[in-house]
Amino acid sequence: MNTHPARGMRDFLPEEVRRRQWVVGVIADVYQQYGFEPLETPAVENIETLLGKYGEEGDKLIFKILKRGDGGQAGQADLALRYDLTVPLARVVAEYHARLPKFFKRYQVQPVWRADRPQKGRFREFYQCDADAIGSRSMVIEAELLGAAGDVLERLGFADYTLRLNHRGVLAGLLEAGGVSAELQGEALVALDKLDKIGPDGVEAELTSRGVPDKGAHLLLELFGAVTAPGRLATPQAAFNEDVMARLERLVGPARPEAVVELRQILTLVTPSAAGRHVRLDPSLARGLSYYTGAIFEIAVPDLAGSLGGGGRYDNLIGMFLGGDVPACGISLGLERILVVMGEREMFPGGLGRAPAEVMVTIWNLDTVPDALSLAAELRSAGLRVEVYPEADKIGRQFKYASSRSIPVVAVVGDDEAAGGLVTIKDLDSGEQQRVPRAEAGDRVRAALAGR
RNA sequence: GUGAGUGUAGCUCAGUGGUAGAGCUCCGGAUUGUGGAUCCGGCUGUCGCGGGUUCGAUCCCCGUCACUCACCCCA
Repeated sequence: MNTHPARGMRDFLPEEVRRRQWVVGVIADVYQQYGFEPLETPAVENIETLLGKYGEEGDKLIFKILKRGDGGQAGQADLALRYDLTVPLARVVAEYHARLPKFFKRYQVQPVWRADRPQKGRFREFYQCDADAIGSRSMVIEAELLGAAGDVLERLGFADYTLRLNHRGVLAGLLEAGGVSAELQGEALVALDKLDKIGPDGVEAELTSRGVPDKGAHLLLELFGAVTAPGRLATPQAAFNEDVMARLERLVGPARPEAVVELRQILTLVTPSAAGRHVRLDPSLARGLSYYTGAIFEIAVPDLAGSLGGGGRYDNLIGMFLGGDVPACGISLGLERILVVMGEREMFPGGLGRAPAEVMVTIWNLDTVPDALSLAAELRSAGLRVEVYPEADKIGRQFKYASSRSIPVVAVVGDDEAAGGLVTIKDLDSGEQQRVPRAEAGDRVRAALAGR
């Protein structure tokens, strides 16, 4: 019998659960500091809710749930596991818009599922940590979302992250300037997105193979080459952004004034936050999901090919459920991506490896089991985390177990102690032990713990 | 969906066309009221699965499955 979890799925043993909970706690705390409220939605959605929202690639990766009976055998599905947290949010907003505040700001930390092939930092079940704001077209939203993401990363201990920033309107303007026809723009974006990975020559080859005319490909690379020239990493962030901004205003400003203005606003508004030092304009950032309409962002660290998170503005998505245009913008942090990098860099604080209990009560013999349990209850009342050794093994074995579990203190009530109303408290680190009246046991344990 | 690499004890991994190995873990003892360190002893395997070649396959060949990595795309 194969006991591995299903492909791309994972079990989390206690140590790992503690790490995950710690990171999730930091994220939720920061989101709340920015005024986001919690939301949860079902793992399963009606399949038509999801289809057609993510683009062709996305649709293929949706985990479908087959119908019961003959329909299922024919491969029909009417339900699917959610692919992200953004589309379910759009559904929720459409369903409850009358009850929700004018500016609905929600955060959501739940698993999503993708029928992808697993890889480093990529799983078929993974947690997204999203924050989204519905109802405002102001770039205050973008700046606050970038600010929150920056705060999260700072608090987790990242110093070398980049918040890549671009705008779908700017991309469209660039493509028009490059003479790329409307039907080829999607192809061109996929190629341009690889600029930092395969370089200008690679992109040119890719553009050509995707049918973009040589002339257009050349022009595009000229535009992009200017903003991705060697040495750009050494340029101070603000100066770099100013340089890119100036080029965009000249090249794209006339055709797409709003997009360029929005980018400049975001840069200005994000300046006071920690994120301000990490935002970098990147005209080659495209992002694959089809629902983005305005600003787009992606969080990058040098030691991971994929991103730690991403997001952007999607002013048309909610309208697909509700009709009309409801402005919306959000960001998503990938929990396991963050954990993979933090694990490799050993960034977790020491306190996470804590023992399952502060004190272990031994069992002297079968007759004293009730007494051991009462002692445990007394210690718990004193506010301690207490484990009771479950069997009347040799006392040495019980000590060995406590030691192997890193439990720092052991309490023993043997025949001698019971006769005098005493408890032996032993500090396993120092090896010191002391017999004390039972009423003082809790204080004695605390004293031992305090010495650590 | 495409490509590559790896599958041997609970874990990490050696190994050879001729009866299966080490370290760690685990269990017992030295120690019948005291753990870590040390010493002594002990358990553990369909060599991923199926087929082929061979007198004989864990080893060579084919297939298959699983895992890992890369591509695509993404968090």
